[in-house]
Amino acid sequence: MSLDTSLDAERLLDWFAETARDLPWRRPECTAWGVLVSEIMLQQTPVARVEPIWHEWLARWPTPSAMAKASQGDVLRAWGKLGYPRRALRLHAAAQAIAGQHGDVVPSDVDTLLALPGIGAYTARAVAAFAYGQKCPVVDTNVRRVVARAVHGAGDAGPPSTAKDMRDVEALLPDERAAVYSAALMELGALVCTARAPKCADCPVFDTCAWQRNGRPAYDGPAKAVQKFAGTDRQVRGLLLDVLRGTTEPVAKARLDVVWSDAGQRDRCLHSLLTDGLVEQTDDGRFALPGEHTAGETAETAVGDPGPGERVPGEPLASGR
DNA sequence: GACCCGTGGCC
DNA sequence: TGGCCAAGGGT
Repeated sequence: MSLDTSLDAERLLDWFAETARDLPWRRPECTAWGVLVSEIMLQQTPVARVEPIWHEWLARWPTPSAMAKASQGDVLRAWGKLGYPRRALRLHAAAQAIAGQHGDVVPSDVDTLLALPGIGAYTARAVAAFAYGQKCPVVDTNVRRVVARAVHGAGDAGPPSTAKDMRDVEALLPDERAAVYSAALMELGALVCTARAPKCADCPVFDTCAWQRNGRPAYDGPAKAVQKFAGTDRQVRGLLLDVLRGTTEPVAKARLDVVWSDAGQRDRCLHSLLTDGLVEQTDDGRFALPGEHTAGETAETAVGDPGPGERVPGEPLASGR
């Protein structure tokens, strides 16, 4: 039984049954691995961009052990432009851990999930709930906003506070069908109780919503920091990686130099990509996605100022692709 | 807790 | 046009 009737379980479950999107990772035949892949891809990335890639991934790598055998470069290429490619590397590492240490079965225990790379407080509980039907607080940005409004009567959620957010949601979870309720809470935030222009006329809990009762006050918390993108290292790293995604053969540094005019920033970004393991340098000084062209150890050699001694081969003759 | 990490679509 | 937003995680 939920203690707070502002998000009544019966209403929410009924609404969810009627209007929930038919997403592939919600289908009964979807494996726990499919759920895990979806949750990683959906981190900070909209459903519409994830769906086609998710289908490709599950067809190509239907189990953790299947993905574990793939190279990092293949995984990064398949990730495409979903963004935050470190997620792909961590998912690949998680697949190897699951294949090697968990009998190729995605763990169902929250603490075991938390120990895997790329799986944090949200994703661990999302997998436990959506793949294994467990009752545990699944708190994402949608849920935080729904609770802030419907329960606390605020215009929006304040800064995240994992412990408090989870306590809030824990108190709402019904004993029966808690996992479906968790999905419904997220769906409500995604489709109705949206950040901008919420569709309150379509809301199943409109008449018990504390925000309505409060006269729909505006958000009064601290301003949310909006990240810049244009001109940042994130943009430059993305441009560099995009070159390497488009080739199978390692590329000369000159091929990377053309994507950004500021040489200092360019080299800093290339170096950080090497440090992050998203790029590797071959023995002849060219650059490639990791795990495909490095027979020996990967030298994280200087990529800074083109000094006299640096090996910088000319443009590949066949700039195929 | 602050800051960093991609990418694209929408109003 | 550009700020804002999108199922976060790691350091």
